[in-house]
Amino acid sequence: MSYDYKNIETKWAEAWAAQNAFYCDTHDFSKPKYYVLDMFPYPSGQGLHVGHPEGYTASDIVARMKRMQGFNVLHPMGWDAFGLPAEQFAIKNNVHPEVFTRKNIENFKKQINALGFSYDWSKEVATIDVDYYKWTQWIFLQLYAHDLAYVSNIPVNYCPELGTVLANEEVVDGKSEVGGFPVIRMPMRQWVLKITEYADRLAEDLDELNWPKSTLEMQRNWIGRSEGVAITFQIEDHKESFQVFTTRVDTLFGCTYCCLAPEHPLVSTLASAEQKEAVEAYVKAASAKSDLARTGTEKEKTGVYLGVHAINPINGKSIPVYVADYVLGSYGSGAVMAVPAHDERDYAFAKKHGLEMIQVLEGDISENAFTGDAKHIHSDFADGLNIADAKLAITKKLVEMGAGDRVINYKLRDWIFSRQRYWGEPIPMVTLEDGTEFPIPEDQLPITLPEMDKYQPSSGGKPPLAMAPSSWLDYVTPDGREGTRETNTMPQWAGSCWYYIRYIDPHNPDAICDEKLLKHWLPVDLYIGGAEHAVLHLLYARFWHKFLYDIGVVGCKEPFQRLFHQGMILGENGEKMSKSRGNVVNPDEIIASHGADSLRLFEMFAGPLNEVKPWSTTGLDGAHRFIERVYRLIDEPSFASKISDENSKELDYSYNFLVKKVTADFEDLAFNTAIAQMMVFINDCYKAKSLYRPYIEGFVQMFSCICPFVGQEMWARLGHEELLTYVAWPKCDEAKLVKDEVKIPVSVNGKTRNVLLLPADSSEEEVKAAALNDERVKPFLEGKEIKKVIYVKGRILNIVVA
RNA sequence: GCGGGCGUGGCGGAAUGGCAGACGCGAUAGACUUAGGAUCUAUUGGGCAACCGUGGAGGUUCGAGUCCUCUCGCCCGCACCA
Repeated sequence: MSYDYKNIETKWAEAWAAQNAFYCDTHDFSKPKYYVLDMFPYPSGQGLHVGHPEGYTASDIVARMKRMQGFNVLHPMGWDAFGLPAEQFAIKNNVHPEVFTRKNIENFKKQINALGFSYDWSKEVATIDVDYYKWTQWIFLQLYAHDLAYVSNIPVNYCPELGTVLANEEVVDGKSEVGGFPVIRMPMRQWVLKITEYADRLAEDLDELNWPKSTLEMQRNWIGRSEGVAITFQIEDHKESFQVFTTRVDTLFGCTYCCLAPEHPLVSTLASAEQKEAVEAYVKAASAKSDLARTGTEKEKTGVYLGVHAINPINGKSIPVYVADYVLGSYGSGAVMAVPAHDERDYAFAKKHGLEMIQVLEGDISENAFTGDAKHIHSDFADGLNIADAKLAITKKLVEMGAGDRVINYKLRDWIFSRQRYWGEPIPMVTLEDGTEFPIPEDQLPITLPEMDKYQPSSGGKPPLAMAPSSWLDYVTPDGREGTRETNTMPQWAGSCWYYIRYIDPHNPDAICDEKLLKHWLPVDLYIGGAEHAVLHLLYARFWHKFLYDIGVVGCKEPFQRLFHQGMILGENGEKMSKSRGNVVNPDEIIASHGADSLRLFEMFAGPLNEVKPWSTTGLDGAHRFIERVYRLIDEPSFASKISDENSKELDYSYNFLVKKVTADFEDLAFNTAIAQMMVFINDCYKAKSLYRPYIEGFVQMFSCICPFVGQEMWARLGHEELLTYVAWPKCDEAKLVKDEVKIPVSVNGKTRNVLLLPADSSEEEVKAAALNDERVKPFLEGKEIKKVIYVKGRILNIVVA
């Protein structure tokens, strides 16, 4: 019998399902808990791609190890099931999006089970389940009750093609992240969540997390905390004043003009009679431009003089005020003080408009603005100071004068939370006849989606639900007031903001999760998923978690203690997998041709988990070969007969080193090196005269974390009836790692000349003597003066000669 | 431009400051075979050698792929955030 992966995989998949092998009793607190979570997938019509099993295999290996190590392991899977593709499919084919989505979920689940992941399916959740989104709506009501959800008529990113509004995070280069359609700015009525209220904590608490550095940085950049000074500029001969924000208050003496953003509320008020026409034309043109057309460092710096001057509070200098679209209305106060000598943008603008420049730091400004640190000049009391000291001095002065104060600004904007879509959670709000908002009482949740004939939004941004039957739209409050239900739905991010909470207690009808369970199981110990969620999902989820912490629902400040991103798997040609490139690998085909275990092994062995790595057909063959090589050890009589209960000395070191290495590497998610060591052990087994049964069993056990089907099969063939799930993890016998003899490389001036095999307990003197008398070392010492001998115990001996 | 990451054989990749290239892929030779795209054995960074080799140039150190400075190249984010 050779390695019959098809039968083996079918057999054990059935056995696991029949025995409910991976059930986690979350109420059992007798063992330490371990919560290992995958980012749940959007169940697309395409099914799994080879990228999915990469992260899932990694988390599965850890889950399997932790169970064997005596942890109560929660390892759930679910579905991020609201989403645009299902809605678009529904529009096209005129079927309910849920029908399409449920079918995809079924397919995904089948594929996932074929890969042997040890999920506890009793914890399965889908964001489209009524029992689930009831609680998504509940959280929204709590946010509303705590003044963190509000309606705004702000200009939003509207995508005509998709017929919906998008969050800033969903717009990339002026196009929709999904589909790549153009996005325009227009004011619309939207629900917005006050994520900015949490900006400081979202930034600060990043320090406590075991997350990839790059992701921490991306979140910090996105939040964009920046400390500076807000300064008030009085308009000359006018009652109005405006505020600017600067991080370079030290350059205030070099300010020669100010700029307001076109959106700034004072622009039309301040414009002089002569300039009014030109200013209004400019503002109109600017607002018609998309963000993409306006922003970009290389864009020409245009602007128009308002016809008024302002007073620089630090020196009383009269300076012109401009409107310019290089100033963003959405950041700071929408106005800046311009210091052309020391800011590149101001420099470009001043050159173009022939404006005055005052240099206030020593440096060359003949070609470009000088932005480095130097001594201040032309700055009165700040002369001679560097940037940091000048900032302190000038800020102090401004505060004394009442003309400025320290402030902290964030790039983070509030989260536009409504979508003009059908296939999302209805927002549990009502607009009463008098125009006021009315939150639907909790006991009336869930607000389910109505059945509809059509799912597309109407032109002009009216959501599909606006066309719902009046039986759905009309609402009467418990005290008899009439109103209309909110017809916007929530964005897809809503459901994924808290699914890790629901997994713990997924069928609880009374709360989002039992309180005691929540406190026990959170935070998630290990979270694995793609780096594409570094900002969006992970920031929103942290925001909701912090809110739930504030209202006493969860007991910890952060949801995901340790985060890891699996790297992308490229096509065999090193390019991103895509249909158009024709390099897409389908996991179903690999399972059919090589088996799920081979696919898992290959993906884990291909390289470090976090790196981008190309697919390799020969590498997959290699993985398959290794499994066969392992399998033969148990399956082929000539090898199997070598397995005995008598200790086989030959493998003592190899095995115990393996246990140590695999245990540590699995913990570090360094699966490629763990597998390399397994290969070394198997090579040693092939060389060994006899195989000590406990070593073979220990190996099979560790191997089964990576290749669970064939691992369990071998376990059974070794005479065990039980599943491997809770068999105690192998232990490393440190005593067996101590060698009688050690290899000591001897180098002369850093170049290795020989390697000596010496008793492990050799003293420094003995090692030195052996080295100095060594025939292969001697020639390099002849006629030279030995200046120094460095001995690092058990590692190396270096002789320094002149 | 700013931030983060990475440059090691023909390829994927190993190396707590201590024998660079573990392990695998590929390749070469041989064995067993009717056969071999199965399996096993051996070899496999370059060079005849001394030696030379971790993108390049310096530096620290007894000793550097690893630490420091500069530089080149690639990948990923952000990008007029004042």
